[in-house]
Amino acid sequence: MKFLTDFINSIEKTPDVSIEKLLTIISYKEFKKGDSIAKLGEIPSDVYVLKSGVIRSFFTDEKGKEYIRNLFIPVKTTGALGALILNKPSRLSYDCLTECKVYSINFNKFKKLTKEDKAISNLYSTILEYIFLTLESKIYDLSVLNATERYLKLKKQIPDIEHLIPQYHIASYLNITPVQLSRIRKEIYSK
Amino acid sequence: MKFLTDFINSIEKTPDVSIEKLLTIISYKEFKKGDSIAKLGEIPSDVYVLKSGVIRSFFTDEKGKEYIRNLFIPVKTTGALGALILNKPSRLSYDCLTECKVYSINFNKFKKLTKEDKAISNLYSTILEYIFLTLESKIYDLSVLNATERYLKLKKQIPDIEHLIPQYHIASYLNITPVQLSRIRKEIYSK
DNA sequence: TTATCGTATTAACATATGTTAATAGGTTTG
DNA sequence: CAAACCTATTAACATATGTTAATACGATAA
Repeated sequence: MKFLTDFINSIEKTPDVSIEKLLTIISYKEFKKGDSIAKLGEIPSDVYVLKSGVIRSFFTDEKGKEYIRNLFIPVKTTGALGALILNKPSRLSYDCLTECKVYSINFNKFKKLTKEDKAISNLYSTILEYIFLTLESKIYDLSVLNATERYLKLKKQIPDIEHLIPQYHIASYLNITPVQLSRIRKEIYSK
Repeated sequence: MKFLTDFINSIEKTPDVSIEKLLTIISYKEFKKGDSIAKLGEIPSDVYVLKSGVIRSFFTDEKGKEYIRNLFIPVKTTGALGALILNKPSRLSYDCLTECKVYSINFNKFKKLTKEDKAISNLYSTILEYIFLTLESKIYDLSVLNATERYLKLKKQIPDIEHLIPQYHIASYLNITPVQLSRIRKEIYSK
């Protein structure tokens, strides 16, 4: 499993013996477009390493309106971490916007390994640090940037985003309506 | 140091021997209103446990406008964690809105302990998990709630917030102008 | 006490974005 | 091919919030 070993070591240099332990609880899976990897209201069991494809996470409000909170592209860890930590039903759904190839990890088994193995505990801390930095940046974007700036930033991060998913999903990720995204695109590309 | 021991154990039950190690790198400090515990553009060295007082973290944009990102009340960990993780100049400032009593922890020494001591590594993971949940909730608030709802939520979390800090700070935390907060308050309290 | 200063409110106007609905393209399906 | 469907665009209008400036209020200092 060179792919996984490399991914783990890119996060935090980890002894082979610890990686061996991790590999025993990791399995490969494929999902189709539209498949869900974690559902609203259900207690999730797994976290994932995304090898290929695009996954979105989203809230749903009382009216059924969806708010995409995050877009995941390879190589990233993904899954309903908040619900896994709390062992409660997830407030977010996660589903595949394209066909996805993932490695699936049982979170409880993983947490058990963190309690037993110092290197794995350190690995987990480092992953949480990365996630912290990502969320902090997301809060900055939502607080300080306007919708046009958020759109340009997304385009910079994922240049072919327009080909990967429909615009109404992009709009939701930017926390605006498709109508407003259309206006912004018109404004930008008319120049 | 019963206060600290209790605080640590409330996060994650930790062996006394590990707590002993932690206590060797922790020191008590007091700050005056307006003092800074981490400055924009400077590489920070410490994280803190807030024992009393109110601390705010904030961005500053090119025009010098401040965006309060978080308000910390006891008992919470605080400090420029993003900058500490990256060992880079902080994009956020942290300062005391009131007199503050804190415990100060050198982050590098703390990180060194996490590499050596499994229990401390687990403690760090658990702290990061809590922070993750807090930030995820903050993103939800910024995405899904309108300003009135964010205000009511803040009032619920910190009922005496109006007495602790001026309204223009509250407005900044809510990501609106003082003018808009005034409108919202008028609307709410006229009912 | 009066003057000063920081803060909050209010009004008037500007702007970004939301809502709804109509329309136009493109793709899929019968 | 035509029908049906999904998506994006556009227009018209509504709303939340920003900006600026004037005013009022409250605390502190002279």
